[in-house]
Amino acid sequence: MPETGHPSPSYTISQLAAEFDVSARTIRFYEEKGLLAPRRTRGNQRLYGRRDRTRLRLILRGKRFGYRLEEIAEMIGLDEVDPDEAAQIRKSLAFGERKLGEIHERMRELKLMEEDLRSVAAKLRRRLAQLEGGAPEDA
Amino acid sequence: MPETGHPSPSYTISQLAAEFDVSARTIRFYEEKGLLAPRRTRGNQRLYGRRDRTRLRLILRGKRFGYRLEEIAEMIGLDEVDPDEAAQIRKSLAFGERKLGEIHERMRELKLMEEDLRSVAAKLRRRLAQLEGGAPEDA
DNA sequence: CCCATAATTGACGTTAACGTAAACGTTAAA
DNA sequence: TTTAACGTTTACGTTAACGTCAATTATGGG
Repeated sequence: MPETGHPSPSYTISQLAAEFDVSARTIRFYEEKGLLAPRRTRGNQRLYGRRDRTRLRLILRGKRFGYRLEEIAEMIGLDEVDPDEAAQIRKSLAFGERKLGEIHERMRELKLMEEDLRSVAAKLRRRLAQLEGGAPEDA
Repeated sequence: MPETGHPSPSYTISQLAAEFDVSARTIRFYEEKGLLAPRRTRGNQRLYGRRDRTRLRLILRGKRFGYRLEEIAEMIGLDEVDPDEAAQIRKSLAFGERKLGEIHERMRELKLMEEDLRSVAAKLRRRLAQLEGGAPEDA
């Protein structure tokens, strides 16, 4: 069995909290909801490894797209699946397909939002030019 | 003064609700929060026009990206701005720039999520092939 | 060993975004 | 004109996602 040589870095809760700019409470809350499962020190303090950190990143990323924690849990495959059950795997694959569809839809929508913002900005700039040109403040 | 010829279509609350698959309560709620301002019939019932409908679409789009209603209000420029105040317009423009930045960041993240989903799916498919090939059920 | 930080659990509080129910007015079709 | 379906306001309820104590324990440097 090959040794990796990398003992997997570990983080305290406040280190992770600082890195991702969330509160420690938030991170504990995600654990309550079954989204994280860090190891503990003998003193019972949470110890987060590389996987936990990655997972937290995914959670926060999902949140930024308006997914609820419950959905996020599904997306990272935490409902997991007796590995014996091929049917379950097929179900997960179907789920993934749907999510991919949603993602593409989101991409389209982002482009629309971008256009919207640009046109609003253009309108504002015209208004601004008008104000500055037409009525030059009191300079 | 030119007539458009298009009298602007109008919708009842339940028509909009059905079209966008939200409840009427939700639409009224958006109005409470100052995000919509439909006209009324003489009977005091809400009557939504083209603009209202567009705005609702924008609101729901924003929501799908995890923006709160308050932020959405800003984004569609509802904090508006004494049209006399060039400074306010500049502020709005700066706000728009930030939002555009966020949108680009979101696009990057969407691509990352897509990759994540694809790699999870690939893993599942390998597992599935293994299950089906290695232990062919009981067929 | 001591003390300042940092962490833990538990409990209750808060906020956004609606849901739900009641009591009543409006509309449109028969 | 009646009446079923639709809409209105008011008010209270609910849920997700944390915030905020408080009381207790762990950790690490001097």
